[in-house]
Amino acid sequence: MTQEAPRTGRQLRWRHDVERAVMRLARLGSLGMEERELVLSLLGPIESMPTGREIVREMAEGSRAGLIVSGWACRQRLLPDGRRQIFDLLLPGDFIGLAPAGPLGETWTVCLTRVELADGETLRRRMAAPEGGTSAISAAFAAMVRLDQLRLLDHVVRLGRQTAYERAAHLFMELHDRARSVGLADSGRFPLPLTQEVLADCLGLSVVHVNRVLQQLKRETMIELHGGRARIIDPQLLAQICDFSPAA
Amino acid sequence: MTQEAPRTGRQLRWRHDVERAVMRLARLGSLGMEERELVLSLLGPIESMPTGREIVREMAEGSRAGLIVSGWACRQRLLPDGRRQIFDLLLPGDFIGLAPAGPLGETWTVCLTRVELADGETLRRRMAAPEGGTSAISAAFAAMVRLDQLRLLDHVVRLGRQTAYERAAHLFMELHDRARSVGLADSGRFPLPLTQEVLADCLGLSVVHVNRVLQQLKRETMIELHGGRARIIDPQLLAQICDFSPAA
DNA sequence: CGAATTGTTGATGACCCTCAAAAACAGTGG
DNA sequence: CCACTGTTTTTGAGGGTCATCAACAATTCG
Repeated sequence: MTQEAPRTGRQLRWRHDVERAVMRLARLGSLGMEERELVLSLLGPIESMPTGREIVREMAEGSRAGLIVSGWACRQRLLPDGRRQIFDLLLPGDFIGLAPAGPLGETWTVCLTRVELADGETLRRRMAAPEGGTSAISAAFAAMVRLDQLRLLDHVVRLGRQTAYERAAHLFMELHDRARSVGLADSGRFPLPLTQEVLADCLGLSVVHVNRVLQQLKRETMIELHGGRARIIDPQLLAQICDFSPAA
Repeated sequence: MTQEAPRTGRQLRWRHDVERAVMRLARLGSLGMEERELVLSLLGPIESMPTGREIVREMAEGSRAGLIVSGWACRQRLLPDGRRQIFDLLLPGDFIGLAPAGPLGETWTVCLTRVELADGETLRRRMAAPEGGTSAISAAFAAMVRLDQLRLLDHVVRLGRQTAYERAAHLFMELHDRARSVGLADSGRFPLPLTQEVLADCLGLSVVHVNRVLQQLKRETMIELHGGRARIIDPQLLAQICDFSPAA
């Protein structure tokens, strides 16, 4: 009883966020009402993880499936001399490990902030079972995996053929778009609790240069940044500057 | 009759290459003798495609599955201003479109040289069928798709966090490794019929700089280049210089 | 064998990195 | 509430890497 109480409390606290995440999934896979309910009911208790905690250990099976209810994480790789490259940022509403995602899904995955992770093991096992929960739900998760892979292609173009300025702009557009898809964005504003070092390791730039590029973006009134939140002043304009096109 | 003759002639001419490609597939998926034979028997006639011909058209269904018997191709994307980023190089022995490969498999795919492509439509349809040819063969193709995706991750690290010199070295190691896996490499030597422009668009560099980096690699006796062939003098050394680790 | 493509070289400067230090900020414990 | 500490952001200076432009040499190909 005394053990149940706090867990239930946490569950309730994040209820809206979980529901929004599932709404996004539902949109992606055209899920019906009862399928949404099924997903919700199969999500386990929420665990709170500190910055730096590994969600997926590289080359290991010890990874647990889950839903990021709050906080940010990333998939990354380290070079022997300490250089880091981030493959993908993960934000609230992103599911991890719920569909076979290939190598990307098995990369080292680390919390960039405190993360509230809803357990998705039950759900995953249900999906993986031969008959599969409903195939519509698996399809929805597969669609999410597709989006992850599509973003990775954009990432390659960004790193290989765009200038620092364009890269930053493009990443902001991407994150705005993703935040919007889980209802976290409001008229161009969205949460962005990332240090410039993280942005640097994502964009393949030095921290110092990221700082200067961000200042330029602000100076040219493309973006605003305050207290862990960002605002894109004119999404249409910025999109065409960096050749951003929203994911299907 | 007169139509059959030349096709059969071409078939025979490339027979060894096709068999080597299937051998590689067999190794990847631990295929048995009769499965190898099945794959071979399901491969269709060979079509000869000129440089620039599209094997997979972006955003279109008109793509045909196949096996590259000879010649090189690449998956790429263009920015509106003409900048090009290559996602992946495809060389003899690579299958295209034989397993669902996600977004990467649907990117624009173009011949970089004359390419002899063995038709794989029959094979693909057989794999896609509900009962699937043998599941071992599908598994083998799935393993190849995994390798493609793994390479994409390496590519991201290369572009984001390695110097021009390291990038070039790493790409050479990768291509050597891949050529070796289809029996095209011999004591560090392998075919490399690519222009420096292609290397540039792969590595996210300018043509001129690629030229200079290649010269440096030669000067430091890391590689040799002659008439469309490359040689890696000391693979072990080069591998550790660019942090290359061969794909599983 | 001529035309076109590709490779090579030099000169110049933009872009981005490194180093170093100061300023702003966030969290901690007194 | 405030000093204290560690992190993050910001600035400046200087230099290396890499891009661009332009011309020429070498190859390739029709």
